[in-house]
Amino acid sequence: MLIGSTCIFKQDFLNEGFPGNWRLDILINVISRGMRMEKVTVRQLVRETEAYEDRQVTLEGWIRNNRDQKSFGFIALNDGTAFESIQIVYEKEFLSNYDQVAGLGVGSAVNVTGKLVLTPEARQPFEVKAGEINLEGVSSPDYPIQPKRHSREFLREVAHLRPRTNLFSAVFRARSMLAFAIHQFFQDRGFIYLHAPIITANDAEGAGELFRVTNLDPKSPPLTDDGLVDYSQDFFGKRTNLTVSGQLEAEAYALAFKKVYTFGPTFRAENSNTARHAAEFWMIEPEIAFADINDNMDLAEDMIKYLINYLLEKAEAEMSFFNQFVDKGLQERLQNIINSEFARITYTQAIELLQKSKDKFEYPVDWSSDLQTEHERYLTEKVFNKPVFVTDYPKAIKAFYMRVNDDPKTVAAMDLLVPGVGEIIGGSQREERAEVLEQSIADFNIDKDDLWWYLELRKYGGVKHAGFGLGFERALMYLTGVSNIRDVIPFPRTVNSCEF
RNA sequence: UCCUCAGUAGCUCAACGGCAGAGCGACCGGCUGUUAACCGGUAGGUUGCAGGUUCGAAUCCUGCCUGGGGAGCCA
Repeated sequence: MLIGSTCIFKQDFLNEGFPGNWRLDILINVISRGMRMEKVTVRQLVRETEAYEDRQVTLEGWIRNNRDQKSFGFIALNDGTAFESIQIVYEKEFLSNYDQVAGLGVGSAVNVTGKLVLTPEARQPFEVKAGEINLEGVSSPDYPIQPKRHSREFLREVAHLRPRTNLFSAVFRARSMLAFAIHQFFQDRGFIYLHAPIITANDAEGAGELFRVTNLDPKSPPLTDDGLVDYSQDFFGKRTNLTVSGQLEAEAYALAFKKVYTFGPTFRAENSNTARHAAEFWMIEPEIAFADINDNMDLAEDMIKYLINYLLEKAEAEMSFFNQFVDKGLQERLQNIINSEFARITYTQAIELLQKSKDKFEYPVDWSSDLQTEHERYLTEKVFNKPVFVTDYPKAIKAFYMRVNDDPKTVAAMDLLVPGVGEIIGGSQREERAEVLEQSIADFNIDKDDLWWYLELRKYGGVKHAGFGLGFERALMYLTGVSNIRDVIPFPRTVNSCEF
C-alpha cells in the first residue's frame, strides 16, 4: 500500500505542477490525494496479478452478483475493463456498513478497497478481501439483468443494460478490437484511410433503397410546375440521401493514393427483415489501383485471415467464451481458415457444381440468374466447408461499374461466401475503359450526367483498379459466432425499430 | 414484402375447453468459503390487443399488434 501510494503521490504532484506559494489547504489536498489507495482496473489485476499480490487496491465497478451469509459475503465485481469479473470477499468483522453492502442488489455501483490475495485452491485465481466498500450508485430491485441466462430477444429490449452481461461485454469488446484491427491491417500496408461522404446525391449505383436527406417542410414542400417536390429548393439544391456505399468516391482517391480504404457507417432503407440485415451498418471498402480481380481476392483473403488471427490472439478470453457458450467449435474452425487457402471458382463452375449436386434445391439452378442463399450455403458449407470466392458473374445481375470480361457475357465480380453467414464480401475489378463504361451506364438506364466526375476518372490517367466491400457486422458475426446482426450492433436500427 | 412459429408473473416456461402453476429473480428469515451458492417463507396475473363461438376460453375461430426462424433484397 505504501509503495503504491508513494507512486501516486509523485504522479499527482507532477501533474499538479509545483505550487509557487505553499498553502496549507493545497498541501493537505495533495497529500490526501496521495494517501488514497491505488486505483486499479480489473484488467490490470487480471493481467498482472503477481504485481498486485498482497497489495491494497481500489476498484470501481458494478455488482454482477452478491451473495451474503451471516458474517461474510461475496461480490462478483465487473468494471468493464476486462471480460472477467473479480470476486470481492467482505466480512462483518472488517466492514462497518456490512448490512448495507449485503443488501446491495445486482447492478449497483461500488468502490472497493482491499487486499489482493491469491486463491490457488479456489475456482477463481485470486480475490480481493475488502477493507472498505462504498456505494457509488444503488440499483433498484427491479434491475432486469439477473445472474442467469437471458434470451437474446429479451436483452435486445434492454439494449442500454445488456453491455453489462457476459455475452455483450465480450461482443462489444471484440467489436472494438476488430475495428482497430481493420485500421492496423490497412495502415500497415500503406493504405490511406478515406472518409467518404455520408450525405451524397449519388443514387445511381443501385446498391439499395435510400434514406432521403432533406430539410424541406414535409407538410408543404415546394412543388414544381408538374406537381412534384422541387428539390432544387432543398438544402443542397438537389435530391440527396444517406450513403449506401463510398465506393465511387474511394475510386477517385485510389486513383490518387494508389491504395485507400473507407470504414464508416452505411445506410440502406431496404425492407428486409433477416438476422443479417440492418438499416445502419458499417462497411469497409478498400480500393486498389494498378490491380486486377486476383489482386483483389488476395487482399480480401489476407485481410480476413489477419482479422481472425488478431482476435484469436488479442481477445483470448472473449473468443474462448464464444467458443464455449455461443458457437462450439468456433475456434477450431477459425484456426482452420487461417491455415487453408480460400477456394476460388467462377460463377460458371459454381453453376456446374450445383447442377451436378445430388441435393434438391427449392430454386432452379440456371446460368444467368443469381445464386440463391441455399446455393451459396451448399457451395461454402457442403462442397468446400471453408470460404469460397465466386467470380465472373453474368453482366446483367451485377452492377454497372464492374469490368466486362472478354467473353463478354460476364463481369469481373467477386463475392466471398463463408459458412454460416453467407456473403460477407462483394467486390469487383472496376471498368476502367471509358467507352465500355459509358455503354454499361446506358445499358443500366443510368443518367450519365450524374456520373460525370466518375467518367472523368477514366479520362485522366485511369488505370485498372479493383476493390470490395466488407460488411463489418457480418465479419464480426463470423468471428464471434453470434448469429443475429442485432446482437453485434450496440443499438441496432432495423425496419420498424429505432429505440434507444 | 412473402412463408412459418410464438406471445401466460420481472425472466425462462408449464397448464391445451373446467380452481392460472413451477424454477429463477424480488422481498423477509436462516446458514462460517460462496462462485448461475444452498435451505425455509411471502408477495407478484386484464394469459399481447379487439371481437366471436361456448354453460364455461390462456386453450377453439377471425382481425390486428409484437417478437423469433426462413425467403427475397444485400454487406
